Amino acid sequence: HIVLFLRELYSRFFSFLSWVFLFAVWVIRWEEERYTDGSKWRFLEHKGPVFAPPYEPLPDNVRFFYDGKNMKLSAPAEEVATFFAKMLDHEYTTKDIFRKNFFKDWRKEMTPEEKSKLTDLNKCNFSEMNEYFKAQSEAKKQMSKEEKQKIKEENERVLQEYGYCIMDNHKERIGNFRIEPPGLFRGRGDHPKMGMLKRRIRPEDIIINCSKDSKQPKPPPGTRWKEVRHDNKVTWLVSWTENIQGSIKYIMLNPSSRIKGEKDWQKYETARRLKKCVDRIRAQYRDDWKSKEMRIRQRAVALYFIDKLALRAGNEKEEGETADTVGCCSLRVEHIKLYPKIDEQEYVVEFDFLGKDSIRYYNKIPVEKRVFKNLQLFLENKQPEDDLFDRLNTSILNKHLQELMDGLTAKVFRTYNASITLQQQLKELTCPDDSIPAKILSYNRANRAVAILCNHQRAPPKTFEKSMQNLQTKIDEKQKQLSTARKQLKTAKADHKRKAVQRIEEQLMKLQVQATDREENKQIALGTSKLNYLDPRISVAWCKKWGIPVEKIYNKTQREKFAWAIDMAEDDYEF
DNA sequence: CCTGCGACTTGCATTCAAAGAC
DNA sequence: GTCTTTGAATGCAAGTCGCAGG
Repeated sequence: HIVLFLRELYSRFFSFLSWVFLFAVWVIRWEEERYTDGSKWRFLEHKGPVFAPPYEPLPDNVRFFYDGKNMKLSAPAEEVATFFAKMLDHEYTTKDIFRKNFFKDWRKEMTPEEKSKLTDLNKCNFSEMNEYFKAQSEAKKQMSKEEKQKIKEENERVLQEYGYCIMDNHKERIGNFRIEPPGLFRGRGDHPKMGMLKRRIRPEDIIINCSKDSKQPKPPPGTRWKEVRHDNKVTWLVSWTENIQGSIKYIMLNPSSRIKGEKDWQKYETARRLKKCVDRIRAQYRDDWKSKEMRIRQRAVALYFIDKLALRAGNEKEEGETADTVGCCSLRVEHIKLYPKIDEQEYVVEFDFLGKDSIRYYNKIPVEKRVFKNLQLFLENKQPEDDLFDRLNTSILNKHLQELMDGLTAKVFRTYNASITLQQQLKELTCPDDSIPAKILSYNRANRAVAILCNHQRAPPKTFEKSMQNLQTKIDEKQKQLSTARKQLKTAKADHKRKAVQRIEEQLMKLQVQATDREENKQIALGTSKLNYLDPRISVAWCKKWGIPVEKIYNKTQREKFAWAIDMAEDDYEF
């Protein structure tokens, strides 16, 4: 007995120790390691990027025709031609700007002879190339299991070698360790640069960032890096300058990494601080609607929109460099319409503009009389293309916000309003007696409310109608099944019959819930809000409170990204 | 102030792979 | 097993915001 007792004591002691240890690890991982000098790490080691595979010239039997005549292209010209040929089925290639930009850049890659011969894109026939690539992708699909397995293994090997780095004491997953391959730029919306050639990135374009005491990544044989630097004030491992906009691209860590997780946590903590003082800020901007200064009134009305409608800040953009899209501060007169009275409502503002990614924002909302009067004032003597808020920009607004609360910027309102909406909707929609699938439907509905607030849209999936139909047939079948099962139960009141009925009822309910969920989600994208705006601790707490496994709302990747929240949040967490 | 740049987050679409239907 | 469908992973464009330098 004594031996058993000691054993028990030992095991308790060790389980206690391991608990202490785990807790310490948790604290170290999420609480410690705030460098006070702005540095992001002390040690960083990685293998550098993976480059795009080199161009493989087309076989001779794949021909290109100009003006009906077969023509063998030089390798550089041929490569660019294949980019276009691959996109032939896409609507892009019919657009004037796309064709014009492509042709201009293509000609730069041609030999002098090619340049003098190929003067009209309309006379170019890429169809054999196009068919060749279609056949190739078809062949890829038809590959044997073994061949597919081999490719998979090779990918896994590359991932193991290049996909991880050491940052401080952790091995971390890298987000995007492959360099973007060359191709034709496809902007979103009406982009003036669509069709331009995105050039191939070489080692000589690459800046490596790592710590001095690390093993430096080696450039491919016979090449060298543009630069190797040791800047621990930034988080990126690799950077290069892209040729379309001249902007810098980075290789950074995966969202599951310490450095991203901490930043994410910080973001939600800032939003929670806003929660504490949002009433004061709202009172202030309402007061500012009456200011004698125009710039203050504009600032106050803009902030009201950002708060109420979750609009983005709206930085100025260089004209002609990008698609014409706007956010709050860059709204123009042409983007709003004022209705003193419409459909029984007073002081209605109609918004209609293209926002980020050229997604349309359309909304008609009644506003306070004072806001309405201010808007009328802002519109006076202006042309449609003039700025609505001519005395305001994001930098002015953010400076003001900074004075109202440390760390406050326009986007914090989006985070705050998204998260608080989720929390409040979950409270409102979750019925304690509901089954798990019904509760998850409620969760999705709460998530959907946020997505609608943030205007997160998607193109309805091409197969949407069909997949809805399929689901409906399943439901019909299940209903038939249920009625037969019920009949059988009536004739023979056996226990297993009763159970069968119950089981089928459950299945039917599950299907119906699924159908509702899918229908409501037709044009709404939940992913962005889930990943970027909703404090994951709200969701984790909700799961704990109602006994819902976290896996039901977060998949593996999401659980990795939100590991910090899954660790932290208890069932009583309040945003 | 204004402008441009740099770093980092956000966002939709496409591609890929696993699950489910046949 | 094979074909379809679906959800996850990836891709990369497009925002936000702070800061340096004139």
